[in-house]
Amino acid sequence: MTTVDKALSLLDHFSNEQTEIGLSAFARRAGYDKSAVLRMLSALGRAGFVEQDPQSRKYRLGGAFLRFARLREATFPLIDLLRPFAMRLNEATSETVHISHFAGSRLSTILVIDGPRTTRVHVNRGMTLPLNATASGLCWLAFSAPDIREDHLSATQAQYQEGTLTDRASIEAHLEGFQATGYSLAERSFDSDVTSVAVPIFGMRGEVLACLSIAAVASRMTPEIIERNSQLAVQIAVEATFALGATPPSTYPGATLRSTYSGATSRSTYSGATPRPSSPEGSD
Amino acid sequence: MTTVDKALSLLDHFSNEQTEIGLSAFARRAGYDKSAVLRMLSALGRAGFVEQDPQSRKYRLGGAFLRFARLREATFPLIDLLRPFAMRLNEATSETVHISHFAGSRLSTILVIDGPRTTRVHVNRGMTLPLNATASGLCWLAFSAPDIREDHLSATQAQYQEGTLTDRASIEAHLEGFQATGYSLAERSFDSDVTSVAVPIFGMRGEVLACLSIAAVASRMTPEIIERNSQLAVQIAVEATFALGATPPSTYPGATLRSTYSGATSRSTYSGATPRPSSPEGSD
DNA sequence: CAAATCGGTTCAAATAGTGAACCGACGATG
DNA sequence: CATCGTCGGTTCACTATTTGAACCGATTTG
Repeated sequence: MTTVDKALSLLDHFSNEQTEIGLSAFARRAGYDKSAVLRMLSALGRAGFVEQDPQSRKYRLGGAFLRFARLREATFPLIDLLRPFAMRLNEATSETVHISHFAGSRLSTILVIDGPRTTRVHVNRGMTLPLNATASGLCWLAFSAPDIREDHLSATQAQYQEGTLTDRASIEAHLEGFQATGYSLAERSFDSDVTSVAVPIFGMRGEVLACLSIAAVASRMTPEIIERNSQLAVQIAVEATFALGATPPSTYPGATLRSTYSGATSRSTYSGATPRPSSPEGSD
Repeated sequence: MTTVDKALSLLDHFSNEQTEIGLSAFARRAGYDKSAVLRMLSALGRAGFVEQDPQSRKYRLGGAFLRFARLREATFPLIDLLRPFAMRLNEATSETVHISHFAGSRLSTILVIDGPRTTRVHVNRGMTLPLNATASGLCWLAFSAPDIREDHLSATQAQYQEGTLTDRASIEAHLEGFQATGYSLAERSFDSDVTSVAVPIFGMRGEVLACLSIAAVASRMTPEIIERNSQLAVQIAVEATFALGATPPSTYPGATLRSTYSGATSRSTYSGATPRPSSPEGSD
């Protein structure tokens, strides 16, 4: 593990619950020496990745992320590309739909489209999702490569509700079922009133780029509606995968849905696909 | 300069024009050894800050920024807080208004509100602004602490238009004028058809947190209109500074405008002041 | 098909990171 | 009001990590 790894791992200690952390607390939580943490935080601060509250001297995430996030979306407009698909699923199901994305060893929600109904599930954008307790997390596990899945299955799993899957054996059993049907299901396992379904959107390497999920009030999700909604979701996710220039793995149950698709040749790279018109930038 | 500094500085080589960079090109541009760059990029990749195009093997910004940017806005909702002020200025002037923010040694646009007129200036969100050629950049220089200003004045300044300020002496002369009036002015200095005015929004340390700027078609900006618009901008920027729980430095010309303000005691920290439940900004 | 360039690897030498001890400041607690 | 614990931050001998020239096989170029 390089020093850079350690420095960047510090950022993972920030969350919606822990938005500010002091030096000593950081050193304790991360398990590094205080002086080392200070040096790394200073470096992160110089780059704008953290900043200090002038009063409390605690550290928080810095403003540089605003710039880089925008640059990232300009480079690879994942949210923009996927939004119309999420909207279609939202309209077809009348339920809250969200898309989550795995990066930096966290699965987090990047787009939420609320349902039109008076009772609807509220999903926080930016929230980190537990892999074992949400449909999105289980979807990501089910359709990721075995070695990646292994890394995350070996970690301990938190229990949120009675029905939350926590032991490895039963998680794996469910994952196999999801692989067979093409979608994952989490009934009252993270929130006691919510039942979710999630489907994978694949990237060009065959990896799960994002998960498209329906989060519904549990009482509405009868087996028939779950079946109908998940079929819609699979269909839309496959189209989204193609829209990204990728193809679902042949093992994916929905893979045949649009195997006749002939657009977007495999040669097109991301960069070639969307070179922005430009505007003079002070680049070095 | 620590290894972490070097690793993070690699990210600065990405821009709207350079969205993907190969290993060797990186090493050349950054001036580090190839093996060192590879190790640093690998670490950045592990954290999700860069990723590789599977075909070309080139590197681009990673998906982790989506998560962190959202967390940052949840921690410190700068954009959400400043948006209403930008909108007021937009309505009062009928011109394109934008807000820029300095982080990680770049000034970049974080919010744009287009004017209602048929001819209006288009500002790219996320764009990095040259300090010497834009009203925002000059505003930031003028109202930042002398040592910070010094760091950026000593760098070479690019010329964009005939009237762009490039030599240090004339930049400093203009800055003094801006300090006296409370706003900066850039007439046809970055774009030949654009005249901009910018005012500083201060943070709790007295630093320039953001610049509020009006970008107008140059031919519309008569001296009278410039004067009127900049007074509006100063007024609104001072209110925004107070809204952030800060006070403008006593040296700032607009500082007296709301010195009677009695809300938001100086003890309130950012975190305590506005824990938003709401939706920060992604990429709309 | 030779020359150049690409991404990536290796390993001895050099440099940068580490962490125990320490500092002054602050806030509780007796 | 003295004591204790903790805070953010500094120091420096020790040591582990980073460095970079040389090298590799695979592509690309002339």
